[in-house]
Formats: sequence, C-alpha cells, structure tokens
Amino acid sequence: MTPPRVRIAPSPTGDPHVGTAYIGLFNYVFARKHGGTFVLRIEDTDQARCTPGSEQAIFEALKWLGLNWQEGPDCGGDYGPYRQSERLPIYREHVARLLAEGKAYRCFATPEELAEMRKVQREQKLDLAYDGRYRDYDPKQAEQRAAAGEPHVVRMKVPREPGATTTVHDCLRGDVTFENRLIDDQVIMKSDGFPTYHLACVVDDHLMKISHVIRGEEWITSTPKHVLLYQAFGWEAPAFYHLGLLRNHNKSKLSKRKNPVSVFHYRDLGYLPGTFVNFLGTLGFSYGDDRERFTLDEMVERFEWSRVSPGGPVFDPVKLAAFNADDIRAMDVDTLTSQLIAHLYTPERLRAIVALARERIDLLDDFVPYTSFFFAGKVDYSQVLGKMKIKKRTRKEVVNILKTYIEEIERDPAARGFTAPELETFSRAFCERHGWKTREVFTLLRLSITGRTAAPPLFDTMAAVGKDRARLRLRDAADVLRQQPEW
RNA sequence: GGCCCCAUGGUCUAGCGGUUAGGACGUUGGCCUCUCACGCCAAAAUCCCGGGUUCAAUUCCCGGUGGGGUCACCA
Repeated sequence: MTPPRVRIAPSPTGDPHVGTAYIGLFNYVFARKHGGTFVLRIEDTDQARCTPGSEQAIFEALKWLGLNWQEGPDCGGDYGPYRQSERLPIYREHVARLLAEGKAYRCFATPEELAEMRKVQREQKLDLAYDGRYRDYDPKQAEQRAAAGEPHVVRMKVPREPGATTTVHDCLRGDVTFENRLIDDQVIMKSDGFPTYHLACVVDDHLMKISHVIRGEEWITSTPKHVLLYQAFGWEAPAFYHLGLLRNHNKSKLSKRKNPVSVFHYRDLGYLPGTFVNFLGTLGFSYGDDRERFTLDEMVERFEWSRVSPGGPVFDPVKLAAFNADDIRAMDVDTLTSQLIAHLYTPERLRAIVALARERIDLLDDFVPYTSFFFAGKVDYSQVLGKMKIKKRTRKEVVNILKTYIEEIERDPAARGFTAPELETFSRAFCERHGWKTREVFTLLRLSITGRTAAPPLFDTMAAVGKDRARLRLRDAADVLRQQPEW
C-alpha cells in the first residue's frame, strides 16, 4: 500500500477532548503502521466558538499522549497552511468554481426566515429540511444582489433526479446508501465568508492529499454530502472509516455532564500517558491473545482494521484507574519517586502552595497535613456537610447553584486561565447574576474545593488546586449533596 | 418522528459453523496476612428475540426489539 496520509482535525473550542485523543490514536497508529503521515489540522472556521489558547492546548494534549504529527500549524509541511482560518482564499476560489458550474447557488434566506420555515415544518410534522427556495433563483440576479453586498450563504446543489441515491463506502461497515431527496442543500459558505465544516473538510482533505478519513461515527450521516462534493469537484474521495463513539455509562455520547472529558483532567490527576493511550486503545481495538496491556509501539505493530470493532464503547474510568494502578505497581521505587516529585512537587506549584501556607503553619511538619487538599483528587465532605446548609436555601437550590457555577465557569472565556483574579471577577459577577450573596457562594466553593471550613484565601486556593481538580470536586460536592436528605 | 449505525456477563473485549463461550475491570465469597493494600483461588452470560440457511449456528441471511448517532449560516 502506498503510504497513507491521515489527519486529525480538532476544533479549538475548549479543553482538548478525550474523543479527539481517541480518534487521534487510531489515525496515528494506522499512519505509523504503514509508514504514512499523520497531519494535524485546526478547524477554526467558527469564529464564535473558537477560544484563544485551546489550539495550544490541543498540541499539548496530543504531545503528552505521544501522538506526534508530522505536518501541522506548528511544524508546517508541504500542504499548508494547516489552520483553516488561514485558508479562506482557497475556499472562496473553490466555492466560486462550484457557483460558476451551477453546482452551488446563493441563498438569501435569513436565519429568521429559515427558523420560521422549520417551525412550520415541525407543526405540520414534515421532515425538517431546507425547502430549496433559492435553488432555482436566477443566477444573474443572485450575482447582482451579492455584488451589492447583500448578506447570503452559498449552498451545494444536491442532484435531485427522482430516486437518486448516494452511496458511501465505509471500510468498517460496508456500503451505506442514502436517498438524495433526504440530503439537504447544505450551506457550504456562511454569510461571514467562512466555509462550513463540510466544504472546508473536503477541500482540505483533497488538497492535503488525505488518503484515509478516520473519524467518529457522528460524521457518518454527513458523509454523503462530502461524497457529493467530491463528485462536484471531480475528485476521488478518500477511504472512510467511522469509529464508534465513546459513551457515558448510560450509553449516550461521552459528555462532560457525565464524565471528565478533558485530556488535562487525566494528566493533572496523575494518570500516566502510556496507560491512558493503552486504555483508549482497548476501546474498539483488541490486541488479541487475551492481552489488553500494550504500548503504543505494540499497538502499531499489531494494528489491523479487522481487529477494530464498530460498536461504541463505554468509557469506564474505573477500569482506566485499575490500569493505572497496575502500572504504578510495576514501576520500581526510584522511578515512581521521581514521577511523584515531577507530578506533585514541581517548583512552581510547590512555591505557590508554600506562599499560601507560610502564615498558617507553625512547624515545618504542619505543612503536609495543612496542604493535603491541594494534592488529593477528591476530598472527604463528611465533616463539612452540615456547613453546606445555607440558611434560607433549599438543598436543591444549593445543588443547582453549584452545578450552574460549574457550567458557567467552563463556558466563560474570561475564566479560562483559572487565575485568582479571573476567578474572583467571574465569581463575583456570578453571584450578582444569580442573586446569591458572595458569602453564600464563596462558602460553598470553599467547602467543596477544600473539604474544610478554614483554608487560605479562596481564589488563590482554587487557582493552586487547579482547574480540573477544582471542577472534579465541585461536581463531586454537588453529587454528594444531591444524595443527602432534604434539610 | 425521518434517515443511518450498532448488538457476547454490569463494562471493555476474544471468538471468524462443531469451544466446558476465553481474558480484563467491577461485584460477591475464600486464601494469604499484625491492619490495610497487593497477590492468589473461586462464583455468576437465556452469546437481545423470532424466523430462515445448514448435519450443525454465538458465528451466515432476513425481520423485530433495544441502544446510539444525526437532522444548524457548530464542528
């Protein structure tokens, strides 16, 4: 086989996701197995959702796991740029070509108009779909309106011959056929001039000579649109492999509601990177020989698509922890000692904690017990549960305010850095917004984060505890409270 | 709801027509042991259901059921 070119194409919209690592792993392993190339492309075409710093975070997460790429925005390559926001002229050129050939058309329907259309369709219990209201609009007139600066999108013109179908060959699942009448005239260029995923992905995969598209099952229903785009351009489509989606315990798609999904959570709480990739590798792939512990190199050596199953596996953190425990036991004491020092006692982190502890310890020996909660994963709430009963607030209200806090702090870009000033600004605004006294919320935060009534200043403490550990505890505290009897 | 994907213990999986259905996590019981942990041993599966095909189906085909995904100017 000629050396494959594969890619991972994450969106820099938040913390690096476990699912990205999972798909990245399979791409990486497949490329290496066949001496191919693993490309990293950043899909930052949604200006509203991209957050600063998350591109860097993706680099960090993949490197931590050892999933190294040969071409990407940081290291370049022959097919760059590797950031979609830097490829806008390329997309415009390709859209212009489709427009000129009548394979796409401009649509002037406003978002409100389309929302109204869907509302009517819903009421009449029709299929939700774009009704093609601009599909046959006079191109000359459309060009005039566009030239005059009227906002609009560009849609692909899906072939509508009666009975027409589009077949996607999935190498893991076989042929999957879709009726064209059920495929929307998808928007390929948004009114802000940015391409949508569908267009950008097809154009880039072609131009970057991607031979195998290995991605999550969530994409399988949009693959016919991609196939149609390849046909419209007259290009050969790559081979498609849709892997099952990682699931929560209730089988729904892995989500932060139910599980920590940031790769950094696992890194910062002391999971070993080799263990983590090994665990991801056991989901969907099987080594055979009743063996499930293997290194990345061993997985590469053994990898074959016939060893990959298409079902969506449940991501079980308990089993992951058991793997980690095994690997810790297997380390000699010296290695483990240095790993522990590197993980817990980095000079910067230790210094930050010492600064907070100095005025509160009398003997050097007081340090460890006083600061234990900075290092633990979860903390014990049994001693402080009573203190979480905020006067005039029901248990449910307390649980909800904690949950809301978690949700909002994850979403707020201003709190991304998780520094003390950011946290304070965010938290004060949060109290204001929800009509809670700072005293009430700050108490809850302190108890949840530290498991104690007395601790160093809250926001410095939160910052030193770290984002993922803090999030874990807030969620855990909310869970513990939820299971308490009403007060 | 339409379309699409998937289906071996609670979970991850081995199996590729004939097996006492194997391993791992978890659970339960036991052993080891100054405690705990580790370690060791053991227990638990209508192979989703119903039809076919076949001398023979967990394995192949069809239908059902169940679960999931997707139906945006998000990816």
